[in-house]
Amino acid sequence: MTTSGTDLNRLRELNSLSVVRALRGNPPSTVTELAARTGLSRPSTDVMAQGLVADGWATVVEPSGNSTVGRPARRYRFRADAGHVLGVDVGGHKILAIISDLDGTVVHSTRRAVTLDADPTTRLAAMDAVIANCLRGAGMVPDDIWAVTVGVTGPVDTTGRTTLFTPLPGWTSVNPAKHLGARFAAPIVVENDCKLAAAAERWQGVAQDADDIVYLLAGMRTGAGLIIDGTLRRGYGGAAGEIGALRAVRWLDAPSHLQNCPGVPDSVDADNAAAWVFAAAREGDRHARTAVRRYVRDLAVGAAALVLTLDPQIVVVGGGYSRSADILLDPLGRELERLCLRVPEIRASTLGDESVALGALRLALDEVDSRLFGTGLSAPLAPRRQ
Amino acid sequence: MTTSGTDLNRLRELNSLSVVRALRGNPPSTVTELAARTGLSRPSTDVMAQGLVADGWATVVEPSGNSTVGRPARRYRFRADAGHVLGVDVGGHKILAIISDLDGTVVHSTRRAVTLDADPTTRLAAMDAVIANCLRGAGMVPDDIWAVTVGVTGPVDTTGRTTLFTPLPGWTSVNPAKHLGARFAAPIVVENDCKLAAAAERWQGVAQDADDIVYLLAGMRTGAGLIIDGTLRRGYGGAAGEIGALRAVRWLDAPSHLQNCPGVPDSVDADNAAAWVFAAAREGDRHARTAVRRYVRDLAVGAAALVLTLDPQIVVVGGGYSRSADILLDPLGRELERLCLRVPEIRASTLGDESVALGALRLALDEVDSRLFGTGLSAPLAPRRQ
DNA sequence: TAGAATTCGTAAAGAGCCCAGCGTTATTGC
DNA sequence: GCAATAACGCTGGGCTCTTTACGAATTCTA
Repeated sequence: MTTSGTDLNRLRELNSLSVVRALRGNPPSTVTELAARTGLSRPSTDVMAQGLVADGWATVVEPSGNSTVGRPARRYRFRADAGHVLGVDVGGHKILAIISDLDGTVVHSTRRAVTLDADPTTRLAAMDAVIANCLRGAGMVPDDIWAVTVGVTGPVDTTGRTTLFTPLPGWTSVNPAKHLGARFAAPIVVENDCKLAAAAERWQGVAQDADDIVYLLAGMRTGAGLIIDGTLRRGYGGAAGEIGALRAVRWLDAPSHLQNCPGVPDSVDADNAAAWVFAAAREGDRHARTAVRRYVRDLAVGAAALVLTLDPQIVVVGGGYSRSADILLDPLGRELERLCLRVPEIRASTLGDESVALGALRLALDEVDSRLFGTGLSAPLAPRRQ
Repeated sequence: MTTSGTDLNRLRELNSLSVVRALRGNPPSTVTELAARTGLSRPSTDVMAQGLVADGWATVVEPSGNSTVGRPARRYRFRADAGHVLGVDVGGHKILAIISDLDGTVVHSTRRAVTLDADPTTRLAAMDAVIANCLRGAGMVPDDIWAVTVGVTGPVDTTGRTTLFTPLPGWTSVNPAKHLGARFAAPIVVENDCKLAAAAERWQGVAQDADDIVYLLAGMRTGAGLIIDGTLRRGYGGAAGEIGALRAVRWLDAPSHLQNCPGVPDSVDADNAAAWVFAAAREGDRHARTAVRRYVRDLAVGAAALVLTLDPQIVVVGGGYSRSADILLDPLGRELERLCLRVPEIRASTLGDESVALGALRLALDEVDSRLFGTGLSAPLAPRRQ
């Protein structure tokens, strides 16, 4: 254990990164503003900022017209477009790729429908096509991408595969990271979709103010993702949050209460049955209300286990059914009230079906950040694996 | 958000703390050794070490006889006895206080039996007496103590009370921190006993190599403590790990399988019934084996919920029944195999009934450390609350 | 329209810290 | 007693940050 001793070079590096932090996520800033944010003196801050410009991390914005009294200040802007990251959601029914810059601003996104029963080769080919289209749409080549994260269904083990379980046929033997490794030199991370959705909710969704979050995927599949102390938790084997595997927690069959609800017209296909049931329940339909009640009861058992285990600040309900949060949240709260010691606040996701891909972006950005703030920053260049 | 800018003072402080880290937990070290550990140059390291001696954090050990070739080196030793911390376990049947130095070396410990149904006043008086005796035995006064942690049964809320639930009669209205605040000026933390036991296992017990740990209290009460990513998790409201509150998890009644096992002789009192049953089960007694099987089955349901939620590396079984781990662990493993996706390693605690008090010590030491490494170190002085 | 006020940019001086290097000192081995 | 070894202690050099001061650019005000 080498207890990192710090010399002057490192000090300068730390302060440079400090200026980067003060620059990022803010509008173009004057040296005085940066100095206030970093706590450094104005001359030092200016030296750092000029160094960042020289390295390509920042640009100078010359004073504009709208000025107050005094000499107009030069402004520095973080070059969020110095690098980009790619987030991919390989779902059962769709594949969605999003490219963003280093600020997380979306540059381009591409999606494509796939069938749930598509074989792995087809699905991988579709993924490749979506990624290629997204790159083309953003006017980029693979080497412009600094980090890639792929969201898949099922728990992801340390090798990046879903060997334990996944609803996608034949997918357990697929290694998406290895597959993409042929095209991308950047680091590639594969992660479970529920976990990514949880990360997205904390980043841009309804849980930005919380550090302890249970995310519930309520849709044709049921799952969970956990954020504890502000960090996405994978578990030792990547299987954290898989409470649905407990037979007493009937998450596997929970959606069938909605899918098989009596009274659904033949004209409504399987994908829309749940939506029809929620609508009917709103109208007061007896069967629909019973189906919703049973669904919520099953959902709540697993949710209660998660809540009792972690005692989170917030439970976020996402997934396809969260569009009907208006008739889901109250009964869910009542069930948790019955089952738990302390009931956390329950909120409905608003990110829609992009949450997994957004979470993938967030993880890719985290990867970039950890390299930046870990090893120090030279000129902006796409990092390479190993 | 002030992005901490770093100036030279802070640099020196960081390096000084770096030397402290290199000094602590090691035998008296030469400057060359410290320089290697910290990565600093030898002259700088020496300056830091002499500064620590001047402040009272370290002492010089003059060269002894057993030397190798070359000029014998002066050695610096961390003054672990510069301060002390106090850990208290206020249990149902006993109260145990331990005082240790800053290295965690136990200086003195005192214990005293109490009855489960003792009223709060009696229990608090017993606690005061045990603490007073422990201080006297260590030759100290309250102001010598730098931090106090008290372990209690039941989930501890943010005010340091067990308002939600506790098996100790009348204890929900007690505020141990406030009570001790009259005597101690140092920071006082109150924490749940299972959580403290978990911390102890990672510190000095069987889980020193793991960062993700589920601790199971298996005894006359059943409970759990969680360590995730190396940190004890309290949950937003301090109720993490309270999976036993789920009625489907029959932790409350699980021990009764053992207590009420048919065939226990009248000569065996309630406290020893379980031990008798375990012994009988080892001998092959039919009723006893059934009782153990039922107990393990109930224990496993809650354990499985925790394991599926967190996917830990290790499950540690502690509490009074862990003395019979030889016939508990295998069936528990089989049950988890049946219920879980991935079964973690299961180990039996070896810390005995001191685990809660040891965990309390660990938390108190953490408190001291966070002040030390957070605010920087001046002369060693007992910190005061606020 | 000219000067005051304000704020920014930049240079120089000052202080602190770390490191490399070198001579000195204390011990062992021959 | 002398070489070899390893630690001690001092000095100079280089780097970084801060403070201070002064010139520059713009707005405000009389």
